[in-house]
Amino acid sequence: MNARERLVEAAQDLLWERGYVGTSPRAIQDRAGAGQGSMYHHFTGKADLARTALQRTADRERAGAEVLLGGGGTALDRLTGYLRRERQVLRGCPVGRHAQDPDLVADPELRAPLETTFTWLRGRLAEVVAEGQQAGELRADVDPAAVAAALVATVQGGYVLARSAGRPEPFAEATEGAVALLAALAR
Amino acid sequence: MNARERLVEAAQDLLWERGYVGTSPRAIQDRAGAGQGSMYHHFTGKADLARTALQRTADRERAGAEVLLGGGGTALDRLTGYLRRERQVLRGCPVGRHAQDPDLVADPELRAPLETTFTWLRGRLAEVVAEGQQAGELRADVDPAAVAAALVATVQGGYVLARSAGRPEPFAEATEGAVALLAALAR
DNA sequence: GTCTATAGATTGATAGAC
DNA sequence: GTCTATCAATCTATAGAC
Repeated sequence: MNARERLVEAAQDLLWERGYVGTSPRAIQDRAGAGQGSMYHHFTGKADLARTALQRTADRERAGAEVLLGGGGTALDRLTGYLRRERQVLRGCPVGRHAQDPDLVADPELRAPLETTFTWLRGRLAEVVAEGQQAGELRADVDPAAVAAALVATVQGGYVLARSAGRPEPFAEATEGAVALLAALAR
Repeated sequence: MNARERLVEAAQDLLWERGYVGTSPRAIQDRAGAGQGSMYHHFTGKADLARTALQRTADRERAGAEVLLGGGGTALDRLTGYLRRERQVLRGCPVGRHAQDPDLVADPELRAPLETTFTWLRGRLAEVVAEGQQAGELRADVDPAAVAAALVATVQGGYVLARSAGRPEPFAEATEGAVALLAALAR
């Protein structure tokens, strides 16, 4: 693998683990086995490399979610599948974790992967909720977009609860609560 | 106000805005109008001051939530009130925002205010859900603790969605979705 | 209790050889 | 394309005067 590629992957790992402020160019170079000159040859600086890495992480997450949401099963099955999907809970969400970083959200180019990912995800889940309503699986008197936003937020907030507790259980408790609430929409 | 107090309040502000890694002792001193010597006289270092500030922020949030949850109204009213409570959405949650900081969660003393706050909050909301079930307002066939975790997570995740979007609306959409799901438990 | 001076390490970036 | 050397600024903390 070439140096550029190693730099992007090292940046993806470190951004997930340490965030944008917590990740130094030096640390990325060390993990990638590349020198200063190499990094500044391929990228204009830290922000440029971070943007590339973040975009790639966002694309990966989106593709992974689409496999679930566009797969087989009833709408309720797919929504439940999204909530119960296996995740590395204590590592946090590789996309959503950056929402708290003031420098990252202040830069439109760095925030773009976050905005795109969650706008798409909310819209995609809303489609599935609407499908469920049309199929008569779910009550039709709720706003699909609002329910979708609540489900995405439950997952993102689940990471917050688990990391705050230092253990993964609160994440599962939150998503199971969402599954139960969703089931009430089906009765 | 004395220097110690000014340092704690300056640290509370900066930790909320910039997080732990993003806040330097120097920046706290500047905002507090205190010198290096003053800060290191009252606190052993950055972590000690941050712990004090974070604990105070957590106590304030808990007291604010208890006013709502222990107030009047039906259980459903109080749960809805928690979800719809006015918040400074784009600033993020002053407690939950720290869950993504690897240095903070790695230090048990710094993580303690987060763990305590959310453990209490989940438990307190679970009590209200259980009250609602006993009063016949809410269906009794769901786990109160799971529903409570889902509601807290919706709020925490709502911050993530709003900050990722650069606008507050996704927060309100998520909490309204949770309100709608909760209403389905009442029918 | 508060100040200034100082310290060693790290940050993010540039220069220039090869 | 990659390396080493260097840079000014900042980080967190300590020392010691007052």
